[in-house]
Amino acid sequence: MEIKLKNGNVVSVDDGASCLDAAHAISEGLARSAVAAKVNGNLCDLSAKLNDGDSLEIVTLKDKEGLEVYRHTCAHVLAQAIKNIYPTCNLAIGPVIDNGFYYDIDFKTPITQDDFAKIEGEMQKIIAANTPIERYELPRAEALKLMKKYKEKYKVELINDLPEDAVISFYKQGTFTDLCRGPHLPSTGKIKAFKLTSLTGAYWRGNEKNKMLTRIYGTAFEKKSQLEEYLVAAEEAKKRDHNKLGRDLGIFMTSDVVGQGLPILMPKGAKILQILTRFVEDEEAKRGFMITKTPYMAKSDLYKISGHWAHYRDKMFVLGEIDEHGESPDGEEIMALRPMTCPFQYQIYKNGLKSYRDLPCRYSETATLYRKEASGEMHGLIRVRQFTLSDGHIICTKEQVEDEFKRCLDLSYYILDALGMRNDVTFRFSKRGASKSDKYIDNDEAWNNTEAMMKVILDDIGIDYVEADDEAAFYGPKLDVQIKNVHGKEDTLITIQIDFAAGESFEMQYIDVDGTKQYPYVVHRSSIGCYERTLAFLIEKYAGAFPLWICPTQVKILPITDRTLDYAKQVAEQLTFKGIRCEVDSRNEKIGYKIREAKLDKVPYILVVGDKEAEDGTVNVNRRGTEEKQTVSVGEFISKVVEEDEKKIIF
RNA sequence: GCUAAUAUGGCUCAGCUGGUAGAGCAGCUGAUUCGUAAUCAGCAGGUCGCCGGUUCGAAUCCGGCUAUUAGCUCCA
Repeated sequence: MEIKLKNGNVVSVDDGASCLDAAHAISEGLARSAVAAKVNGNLCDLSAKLNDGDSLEIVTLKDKEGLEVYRHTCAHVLAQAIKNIYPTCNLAIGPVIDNGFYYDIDFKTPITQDDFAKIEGEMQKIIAANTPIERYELPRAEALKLMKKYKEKYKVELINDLPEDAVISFYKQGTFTDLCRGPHLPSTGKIKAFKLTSLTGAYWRGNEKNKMLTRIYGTAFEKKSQLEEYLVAAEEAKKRDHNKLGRDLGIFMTSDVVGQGLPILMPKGAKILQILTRFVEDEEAKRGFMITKTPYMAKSDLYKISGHWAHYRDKMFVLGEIDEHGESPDGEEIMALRPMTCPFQYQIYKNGLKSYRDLPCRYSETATLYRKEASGEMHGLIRVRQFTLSDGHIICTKEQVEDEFKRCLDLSYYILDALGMRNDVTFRFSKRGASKSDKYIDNDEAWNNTEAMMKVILDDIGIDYVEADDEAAFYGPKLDVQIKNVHGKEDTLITIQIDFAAGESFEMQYIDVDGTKQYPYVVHRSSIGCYERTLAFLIEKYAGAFPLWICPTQVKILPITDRTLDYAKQVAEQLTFKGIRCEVDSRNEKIGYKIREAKLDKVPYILVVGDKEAEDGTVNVNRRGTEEKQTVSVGEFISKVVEEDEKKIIF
């Protein structure tokens, strides 16, 4: 029979041949490196039988899918090793993830990372035995019987939840059998380099009401050298971790007595935030936003109107005693710190009758917000309990939503460009989708309309986005601008949201052309996101070597001896007068010592001033990242830095 | 909140099986006044995260709390 290949060639094989047979027919080298196959586009085992006319693609470790098959098999080897050592444990699931795999296991007695060596040793034995891996399918009843025999209660649950028509397949390697869709490597001996990396807890089926299982993370690579490289790269990434670097650089700190999720911005960090805030507020003003300054707290009455009291109360810092219904037991006034700015800005809109001529009404605020995140969720500057959001709300007609939405995105693009982060973000269209969770406002029609409306806008803009169900805000869908930290974990940097409910629930109205009262739409948006979080990503992106316009210290002036200290101070005064942020290192140290420190500080410009410079009115300039030194007049240096600062040049 | 781990001078780390702490860097002082990534010498600095327990005696063992980290859940 004849099998079609991806490159258009045709290969002849015997009837009943497998994918591996076909690979042998193509070339011995390919057969050796084969790990799986794609038959008519479907990923399958090498042992899968071919039919005449099938199209075939041999998958190797060079392919993403190939590496996933390899890692998935490694997860099975892990499961087998664990079953060998801890026969009473129950297996849950063991999928492939971005950089490796994990397996969730219910141990009867807890294990620790110290047990990894033993488990890895057992895995090594399984690999050395090079046991063939065989696939077989069972009807549902027999599949259940088999898993019940092995006392694998989680697998029983998984099988029960499979759809009626699902093919239930198993993979057997020696004495070990696991429920699995596959595909897998043909034998365990193909695995060359693996390592167990961490041990954590994870809820069964991701639901916090379920039992917490033990999750073992691991990774595997084609070659030992690649594994080593990966581990070294992971170590390197940790050095960029804002949570470490930000503290080392004196940008922020935390204090046990202040509390969790309450980072303290030190002078350098505060300076950066001031620079960013001024930039953002000025840019927003240019784009028609009116700045507001609203209270940090309000009575529960406000949050009852906004829906926060019903949907968000457990995440708020409430001042005063309340019962389970959110009411004061003795009728006292209940205040709460604000988790959002929206309802406050709506009050401004409502102050006075609005005409269609007043729309769009754009309010922005650098808003400090408070959210009572669960204790285990805090992380450096990325996830905190008090933060400052570049918040804003546009109240507009339905017809204006599209244009306003695009303008918001344009502003965020402009800011991301200035930060040099435009290429580091991805977009997520966060919908309610099919979710019927009661965390969302109950209005199917409005949800469907608004989600459809946002999709039209996004497609029209032509941005590349992924759709995500059950990720919406409680009042409407969002476009989330996502970014990954050094550990590969994704977070939302910026968000733009369409709200169909606020107009009516807050009774915000406008008088339309025809004299009728109408409810407006609201676009919730952030321009730079939350300043603390954005700062965290800036630290990680630049490893502390910020673009000049963001640097708390842009220039360090180093006198060679005390003789030129006065001249250094004079230069500093001139720079400061022109708005350049500079420092003089007046310590009695050798120039090499001062240079070293200034370089470790990642200051964009180092100016060395000695007798020569003092005499000529010049400075000797070294720019960060280069070894070049150039002597220029003070005036020339100032113009250069001022220009670079204004243009927000990234280098 | 849940699972696991961690907590020693500003930082990085020693401190074996319980006998109340040490180093390097940073800091300070003195000498040195030096031309592009660490000058030399000296000094000072810690009730070992907090509270309690066991013990003749706790940084070390046990418990509680606080904070931090990796995840889960959640989320800007």
